[in-house]
Amino acid sequence: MARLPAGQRREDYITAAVQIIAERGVHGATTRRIAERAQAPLASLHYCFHTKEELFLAIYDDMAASQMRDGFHVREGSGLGRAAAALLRQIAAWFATEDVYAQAQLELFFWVLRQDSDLGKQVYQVHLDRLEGLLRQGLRPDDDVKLVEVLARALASVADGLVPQWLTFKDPVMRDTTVDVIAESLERLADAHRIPQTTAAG
Amino acid sequence: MARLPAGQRREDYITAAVQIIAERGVHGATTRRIAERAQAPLASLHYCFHTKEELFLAIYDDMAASQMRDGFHVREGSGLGRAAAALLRQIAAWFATEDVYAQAQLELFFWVLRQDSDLGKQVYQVHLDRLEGLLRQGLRPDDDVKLVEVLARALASVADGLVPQWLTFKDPVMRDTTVDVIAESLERLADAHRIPQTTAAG
Amino acid sequence: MARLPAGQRREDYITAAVQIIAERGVHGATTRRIAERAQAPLASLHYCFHTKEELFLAIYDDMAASQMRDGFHVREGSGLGRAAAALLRQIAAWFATEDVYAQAQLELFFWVLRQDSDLGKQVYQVHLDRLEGLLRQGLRPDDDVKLVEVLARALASVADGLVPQWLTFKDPVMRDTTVDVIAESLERLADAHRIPQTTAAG
Amino acid sequence: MARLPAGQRREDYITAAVQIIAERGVHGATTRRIAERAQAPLASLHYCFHTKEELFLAIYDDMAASQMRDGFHVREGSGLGRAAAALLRQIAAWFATEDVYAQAQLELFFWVLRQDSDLGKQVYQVHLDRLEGLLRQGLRPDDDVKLVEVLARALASVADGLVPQWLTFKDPVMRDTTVDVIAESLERLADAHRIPQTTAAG
DNA sequence: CATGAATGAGGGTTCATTCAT
DNA sequence: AATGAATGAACCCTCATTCAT
Repeated sequence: MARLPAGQRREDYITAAVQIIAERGVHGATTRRIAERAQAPLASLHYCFHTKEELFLAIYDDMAASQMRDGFHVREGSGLGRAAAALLRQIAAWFATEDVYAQAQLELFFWVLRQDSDLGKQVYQVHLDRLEGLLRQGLRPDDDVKLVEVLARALASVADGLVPQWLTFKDPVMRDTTVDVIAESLERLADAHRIPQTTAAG
Repeated sequence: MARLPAGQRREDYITAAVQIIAERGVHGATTRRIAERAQAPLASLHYCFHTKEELFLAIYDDMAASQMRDGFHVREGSGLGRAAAALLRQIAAWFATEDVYAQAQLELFFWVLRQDSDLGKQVYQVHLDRLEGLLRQGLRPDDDVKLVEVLARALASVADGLVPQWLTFKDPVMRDTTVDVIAESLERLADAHRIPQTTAAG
Repeated sequence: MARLPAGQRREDYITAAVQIIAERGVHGATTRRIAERAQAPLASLHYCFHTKEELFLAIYDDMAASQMRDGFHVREGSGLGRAAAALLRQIAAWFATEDVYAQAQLELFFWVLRQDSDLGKQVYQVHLDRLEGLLRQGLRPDDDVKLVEVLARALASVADGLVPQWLTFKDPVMRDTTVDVIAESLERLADAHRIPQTTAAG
Repeated sequence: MARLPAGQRREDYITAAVQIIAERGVHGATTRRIAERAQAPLASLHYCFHTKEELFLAIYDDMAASQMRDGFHVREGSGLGRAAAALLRQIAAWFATEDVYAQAQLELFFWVLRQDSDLGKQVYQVHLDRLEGLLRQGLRPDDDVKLVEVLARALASVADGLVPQWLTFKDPVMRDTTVDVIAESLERLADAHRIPQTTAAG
């Protein structure tokens, strides 16, 4: 087995772990299977991560980085409602292509929550902050700023909830119609909460 | 340990299994721990269910029955939007009190999906049908019937997605505001899709 | 592999463990090797003893029982010195035939001492008490009773110290001469501490 | 980690190994722990000694040198019995201050014996020769020279046997009384074996 | 029928060692 | 020559399951 530097190996293990978790669940994600999938030695896994727990935790750092790359975006000043709707559609599209990843993420999150509930909070909060930031980019003057935080939470929830449904039916039409109805709902809500602007003219 | 007929034991094992899964995840739900929690012999577990897999699958039959009992309800003719909003609030309230159960359900669902994706579909569909039925009770003449199915799916998604958020922060205010914003969104959507009725008078 | 009751297995494991410890030291006494030597399943070892530590500790109970059987003895009223000398010779003879056992016992004792120093004290004290009891049987009226306890400790020390020497040279002459000189020494000491008895006659 | 020549490292590893063996037994003396204690690279350990076995064997060379330094001594012409008694007391005193070292030595000796029984003999014999030499210094004209060898063996045994007792109870009074009784015994023996000298006058 | 007792297979981890520089 | 990095083999233990009664 070729001797490879730990830096390179780390990513292989993480990728392999995500795959295995998606395929067989956290339960079925054994170190041996992960190593085998990564085509790397079992001992090196512990050299890179020391502990299986550490590997699983490391996946989150990787996810954070990769999500930055995935580049969800919001058009500046498109309006809060539109921004929320657009984001939801982007997230849903990402799920469709990376469903394996999405499932692993959700299962792992439950695992993290049980290992260290504080870390769970932290991880979730990072996610929320990111969504908030994106939503804020879409703000228009007459949008209700107080909605941003709640909408971020709503988006996070809705997104998580889409995962099981998509994984179950793998039906694009079903997914799109579900997403559309929620997207439209959020958009309408935001629009309804517009704050009437006093015009300069008298 | 009292010798009991297998029939009576089954429920004890199922109850114990749900508890253990909730506490320690599917990963930590070992037959030994389940048997211990059920205060029943380990061998009898295999006598009742033959396999651990079978036990886990059996939980779903039990859940179906118990959810019927949980009695979510919709006021007749309250309107589709109101019905959806009301249902979401009921589900969220149920989560708050039975969060352990809800987490177990979601984790187990991923497990089922991997064991037998067809069963996963079936289980999810039963869930959707139930939600549809409830929504239909709220229908008013001017509601758009075509919305019922999608709304059911939206509800199912949103509900699943609330579980991780609630389990993470266990913050009632956070939960309520998130729920409120989604509930209001769905209500607005349904209202917006009202079909203008031609009155009989002319 | 034939299914055998745990009771029988326990002794097999203990016997095997003692052999392996003697052959390869506490370090080399792995559960696999012990199970293999016992011609019994590895899992059953943990069924019988739960832990390797427990197995090692169990050896002491077995030793206590077997030493009772080995029946060191002291002739009543033979005199304290003679008793000590006789005991030392018996112990030395036992070492010669059961040297494997003796070495294992000593190595294990160091192990016990590190695991649980209180248990170490207890184990050693039991040993001392047994030697004291035997010495006391040999007491004659003019023996110094205060010597019994110290002599027991001296005997215990000397006996332990004979093990490495015997194991190293396995030379019966060497052993016997070493034993003789110590035996005679102790005998002389006890004799020298005789308490002059006042005779009835005047 | 500073790059040091192998020659200098050797002693650090040996010192560290002895410490670790004393603290955790031969079993717990892993190369990693030894290297860590020596504050030296793990790979260098194998560069210096090639094998863990070689390191352990090297300890004996070091011990031989260090024991010479410990400087047990016997007053010239003090008499064989006195010399034996004095030596025993010195050895016991050394144990008390260096008990950790003494335990390591004894455990390691068993280990050596298993690896290479011839080396074990050699090591023990060196020890005996040294004791003999010391005893011989105490000889008086009327001492029985034939006793020297056997007394050396008795001393070696007794000394080894004191180690477990001291480590178990760490009770100075206990140790001193045990030592005293043995010391006195040996002294009495030697005295009893004095050879009556024919005086020149007649 | 129901269960205490027993086990093959596999779990995560750590070991002494070797490679590559 | 000396060492950070990497690994095959083996560690102890627990798993779901089956046997024997």
